[in-house]
This record gives sequence, C-alpha cells and structure tokens, in this order.
Amino acid sequence: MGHHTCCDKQKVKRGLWSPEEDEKLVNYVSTYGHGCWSSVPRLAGLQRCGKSCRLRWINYLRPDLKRGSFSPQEAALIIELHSIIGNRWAQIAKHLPGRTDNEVKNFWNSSIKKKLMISHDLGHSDLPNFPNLSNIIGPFEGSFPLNIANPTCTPCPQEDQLFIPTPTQAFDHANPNFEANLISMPLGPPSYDSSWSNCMLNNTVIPCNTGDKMVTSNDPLVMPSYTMPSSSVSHEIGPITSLSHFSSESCPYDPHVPTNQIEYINDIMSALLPPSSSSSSSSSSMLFPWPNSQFVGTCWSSYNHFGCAHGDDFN
DNA sequence: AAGAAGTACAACCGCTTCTCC
DNA sequence: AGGAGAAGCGGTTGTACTTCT
Repeated sequence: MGHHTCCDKQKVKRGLWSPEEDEKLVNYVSTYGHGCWSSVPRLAGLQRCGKSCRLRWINYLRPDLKRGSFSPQEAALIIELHSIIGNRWAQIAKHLPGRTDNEVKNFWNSSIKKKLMISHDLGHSDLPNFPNLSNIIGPFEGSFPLNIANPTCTPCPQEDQLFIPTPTQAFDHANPNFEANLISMPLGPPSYDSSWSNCMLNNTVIPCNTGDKMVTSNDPLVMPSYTMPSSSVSHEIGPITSLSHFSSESCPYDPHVPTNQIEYINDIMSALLPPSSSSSSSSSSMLFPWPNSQFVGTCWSSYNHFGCAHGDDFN
C-alpha cells in the first residue's frame, strides 16, 4: 500500500488513533478551526498527515455526530435513497443528520447489503434486490403522520398520463430537466440494483400494477407512458399500485430541498405500510413523476419477497 | 478453553472535483 | 485558460471484537 503524497516528506503515524491524538486534534480544531487541513497536524502537534486528521475529525470527532446504531427509520431511508441515487454515500448521508458518508457506507455494506443478498439467495433471482420496506419499518407502523392517500398537495391538474423517461432521455445532458433527474437517478446505466431498473429494464417498463394500461416501447427515443384509469390520486396498498402526482408549484416536497425530500420519502414509506398483517405475493411499485422533472423516484414494496422478517432489527 | 470464522467499522488510497491564483 | 493544491468522495483494507465450532 502506498500513502498520501502529502505525507511523502513527513514521518507520519498511521493506523488507529490514540486518545491522546484525538485530544490534540479536538483541542486544536475546537480552538482554532481546521483551516487548511494540511497544516493542522503541524500546528496541533500531531504526526499525522492532514488528510488523516480531516477524516478523523469528520468521521469520528466532530461534536455533532450521532453515535450508536441506526434506527429502523434511518435504515429504511438509506435503502430508499440508495434505490434512488445509488452509491452516493455523501448525498445519502446529508439526509441523515449526525451520520457520515463513511458510516452510511459501512452500514450498507455490513448490514443492509447482506440482508438483501440473503433475500436474493432465497430464490428470488428474477427480482432486483429490493428490500421489503414495509417489513423494515414494521416496528414503526402507523407512526408516520402523513398518508399519501390523502396528500396535502394539490394533484397536478393537467394529466392522467404520466411520462416516464427512457434511460437515454434520463441521462441526456441536453435535457433541461437533467439536473432534476440527477437527483433521482442513479449515475450510470440502469442496473439490477436500482429501482430505476425495475421500471425501465431494456427500455421496457415493467409494470407492477394490475388492471391499468402500460404502454411500453423498445425504442429509446419513444417515451413510454402510463395511462391512469382515472384522475384519482387514491392510493391502494398491496398488489395493486396507484399513482399520485403533484405539480411542483403546489407540492411542498421540492426535490431540490433535501429536508423536504426526506419528508416526501417518509410519506412514501408511510403509504407502503401493509394494511394489516396480510401480505401479497406480488410486488408493487409507486412511480412519482414530477411534471417538471419528469421522474422523481420509485418506491418498492413487495411483501414476502425478501428474507427479512417483519420487525427485523437492521442493526 | 482456544482457534477459526464472521462482523463492524475505522482508516487508508486513489481518483475526481473544487478553488484559487 | 490552465496549473497546483486542497477538499471531497467512494472503494477497499486492516484490525479489534464477537460468535461459532
């Protein structure tokens, strides 16, 4: 293993930090701020490189860090955000106050990913690795205040037709909505580990709905559409999924505002709670198109498809 | 009781992005 | 505009601790 180029000329210590080193770093940063990290070790009297100091402070010593296990709510949020934006740990961590990207990443790799792999091994190889959100947040059933079946935002008035971009369109930099898409899309081609792939696999929309009409296309330039049977925004939990859509003007959940996005996602998860102890054998999805940004995200709920038991603790 | 295997997470590396000049 | 250094980021590794056999 190599080492930091910034440390080439210095004799620096590596490996775990001692309490004495922590104390020096905390004392220095608390008093003077970190300023330029490369000068911190010299000024704080540490034989570490600046990069190591920075990491130690950000991931461990910062006073605003939340220690301890992840709550089921945090786990559910991580899973949902990961399904939307992929391995962008820093972005995910921004939605979890007091958590670092490193912490979220470790939690994902050591706990969540493993559970998803186990569930995949149970014989659902035809399914993408989606968690059973309703199981994960089971202990919190009923605790979310908002039900998406009765949203506070005004339904978008203009359409019964929801447009879903093809991958080509979604990643088109010339698309004026590209920035908005970036928020909701994983960076890179659709793959099995994202919710995106499940609704757009090989340019084919895979409907998890029953009874409604899904128009698909193999032509990446042709935008598939999903036609709702009515303008109802009612939401039905279970094997049948209904769609809700809101105008960006009237909806309080602006996808550009992380805090609101958390609320938005929380509401989605709230809506995904099973109606009772009943379960279904089919997966269901909810597509949340944003009229101006085209596509916001997908939430998945597939009861009994995955290995985690209702009420499982993710820590 | 002891070693092996598994787990959690701190820390590091290399690459990318940002900022300043 | 572009070069250099700093900061940010995600993947990976190392190690302490726990659980299993």
